Amino acid sequence: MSDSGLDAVKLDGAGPVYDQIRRAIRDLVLNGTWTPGTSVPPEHALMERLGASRMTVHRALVQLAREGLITRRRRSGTVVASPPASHAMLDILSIPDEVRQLGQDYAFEILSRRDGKPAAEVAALFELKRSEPIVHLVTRHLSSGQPHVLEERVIHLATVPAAADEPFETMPAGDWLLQHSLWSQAEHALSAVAAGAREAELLAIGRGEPCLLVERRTWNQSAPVTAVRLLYPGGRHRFVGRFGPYGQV
Amino acid sequence: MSDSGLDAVKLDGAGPVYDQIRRAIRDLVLNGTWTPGTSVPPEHALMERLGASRMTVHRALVQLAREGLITRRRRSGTVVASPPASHAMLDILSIPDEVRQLGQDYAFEILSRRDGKPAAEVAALFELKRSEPIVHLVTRHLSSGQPHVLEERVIHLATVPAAADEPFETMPAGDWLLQHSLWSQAEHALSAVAAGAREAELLAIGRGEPCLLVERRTWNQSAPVTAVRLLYPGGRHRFVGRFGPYGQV
DNA sequence: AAGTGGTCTAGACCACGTC
DNA sequence: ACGTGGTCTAGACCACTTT
Repeated sequence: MSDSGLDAVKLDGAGPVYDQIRRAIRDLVLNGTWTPGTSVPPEHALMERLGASRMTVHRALVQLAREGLITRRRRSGTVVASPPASHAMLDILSIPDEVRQLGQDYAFEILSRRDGKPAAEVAALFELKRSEPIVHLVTRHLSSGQPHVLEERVIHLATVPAAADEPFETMPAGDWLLQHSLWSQAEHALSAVAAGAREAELLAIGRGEPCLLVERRTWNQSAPVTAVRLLYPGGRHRFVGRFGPYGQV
Repeated sequence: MSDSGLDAVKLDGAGPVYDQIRRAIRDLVLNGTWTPGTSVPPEHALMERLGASRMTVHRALVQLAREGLITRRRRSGTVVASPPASHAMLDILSIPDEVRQLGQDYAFEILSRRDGKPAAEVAALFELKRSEPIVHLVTRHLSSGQPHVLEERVIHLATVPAAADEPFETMPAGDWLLQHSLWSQAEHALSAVAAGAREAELLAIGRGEPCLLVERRTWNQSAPVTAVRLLYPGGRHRFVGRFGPYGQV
């Protein structure tokens, strides 16, 4: 390579040039070739390399910046952005951050961990194949010593092999995954459920009390990354989002 | 006026020209001057009228199209779009549509209606001023005869005066508002609550059973339009959304 | 001072859909 | 055929930030 990854940008000839450029760079970010903090070549370099005018290159970069994949500043240039720690609408939120934003102390404890092929009830709960190796974790998050949310999670080892060697002692699995894996798509479901006996005990609430159940599954380019069920005591938690009729505000 | 509303487009001199054009047209749509279906002048007309280059006008229109406020097609031109009937992430969804999508018959009944200044408990629940005239409605939505969701709503008469004369017999208030009012911003909150005695009876569930409470407040240009509390029996309802780390998919 | 992105122009050609 | 939007160019000047 002659320079900082310029050669990695390759167009596929399909569709408008600005969109080819956008997709080429987006793919370099999503497949991990350009990690967060990596400098993106300046417009004039891309322009020469790709034989496009500056406006066309600019258009691609502006769109990527709007999508949040890159950050642009005059003089200092364009860099690959860090994935957002929280999602404006509904979490993909770091639970430590969530607790600390409420002004409370954060702590967590891993209640159980099992690696390997999932037990039948875990496979059913998360719609897994029995043969698929995973890490299965149950974590309790604490807010100033009080139970905040109960987390049950599976991590797909085929997609995130490094999870097998990670003890998850310094940070909960969700935060570790934000730093050590990529995701391109997520699905959320929200529902209200009554706390079961064990859940009630772990959350220090009464059995049958309403809880908000957040289920999230995450993929990177169609490979499953993780799936998590978060059980919040209903009386104490609300999820708030703001947007306009045509999208987020 | 000499032509189809061209004269209504006025720039304010603040910031980039493309953004002035975007805001000028956006405001004409949001304040109802240009209603859905209205033709937006073609690029060359705006270009002459505003003394900007076609690229600059184009840039403003492309952004408005991306935001969903206008629809553009070659040859036939640009028209003001109809507001989306549902929001991809979390409702602003027509409840009749929601029920019918599940393959069920839809019906609704208005359990109570009161016009005028709010009672103390209503004002408290929706954070209203006691002096503000509203319509207060309690509606039960039915799915094939079974209770589907309980809705309690206030409509701000200062913003939507026509609501005073509307009996809401042919369609529920939410759908009527989608057709007869504009909104530019909404706030949602989700939580899990236990059904109270009266709520449980109206929803045909047990008292204390978990319910998903969706609270939504809607504004148009900072004027409050409506606020609604939707109580869904928890066991039967989930809200699902899909998106990527950088926005909706 | 210099390098980066932000905006804007005046033109060109093309693609598409309606007439 | 024609009018619309979609893309693209080659250049220009400006604004900001770091050196």
